[in-house]
Amino acid sequence: MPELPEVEIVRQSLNKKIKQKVVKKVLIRNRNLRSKIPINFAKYLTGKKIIEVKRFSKYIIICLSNHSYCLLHLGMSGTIHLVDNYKKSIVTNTSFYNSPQLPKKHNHVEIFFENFKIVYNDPRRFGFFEIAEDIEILEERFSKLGPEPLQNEFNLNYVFPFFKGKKKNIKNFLLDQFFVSGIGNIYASEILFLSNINPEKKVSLLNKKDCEKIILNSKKVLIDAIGQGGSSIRDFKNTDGKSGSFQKNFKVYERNGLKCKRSYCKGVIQKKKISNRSSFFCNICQKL
DNA sequence: AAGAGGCCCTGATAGC
DNA sequence: TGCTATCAGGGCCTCT
Repeated sequence: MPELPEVEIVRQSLNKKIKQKVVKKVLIRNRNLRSKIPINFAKYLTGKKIIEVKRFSKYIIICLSNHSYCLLHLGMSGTIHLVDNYKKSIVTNTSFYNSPQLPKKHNHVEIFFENFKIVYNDPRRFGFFEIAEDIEILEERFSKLGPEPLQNEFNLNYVFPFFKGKKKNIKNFLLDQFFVSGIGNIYASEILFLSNINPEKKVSLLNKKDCEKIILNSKKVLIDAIGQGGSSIRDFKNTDGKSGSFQKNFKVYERNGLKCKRSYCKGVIQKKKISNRSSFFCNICQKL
């Protein structure tokens, strides 16, 4: 589900709604997410003010008033819903994500504020919450992850030497969060199409020009997607109940069997499993 | 020791 | 209607 752009849209929605608000109560209905929600989680959050909601890669970082942090990862199917006037049990149609109605099942965590609550829903339970008690612990948590594509550190001086002597293909590297963090399965295919590079190309065979294209297109695809409110596959909606629209710009994802979108290209989009994940590419302009 | 593969989980959809 | 198989936007662990 959510890659960096979708997580960023959720972050923006969340920040607008809970910044400077105080947590009144936390209700945990199911601790068994990808990692178990810590036993003191509810107690820890209660009474704290939300300073700001930040993001790194696909992680939402809720900054708390005592200089600690609550991390949230949405996994594959995590969504956040806003319920206004919870005392009257009115569900507004302003969900951060997914359907305008609060789902009936899998509402694992509820965080209550003065006049509303946010509800974390996650059918597959691949998402998780964590507490980082100070900035050092937070930085340590992210220290092994690569830079985001949008950061200046993601440049030719980083990428080109990184690939030297490596045997993996480029698609797998784009999904490898230790190399670059925030790109997922959809945008990886899109980035490689824009770069005219076959997903199975071994990175050691990429020249500087190829690397440059991958760097620039990574930034471009993510920025464009954020600008369009993310990609609304499976009913993604933002805080105003509006859908993102970047899926209309998909050049290859889920377009297998269709004609290549480059007007001069006679190619057909292929779908192929690479390391057990679907990859989409044009058989002509992304020839291996 | 880099890299491939399996696994965590539920739900939607396709095919019989 | 109901079974089974496959697939889904992620990340971590294990095995080689």
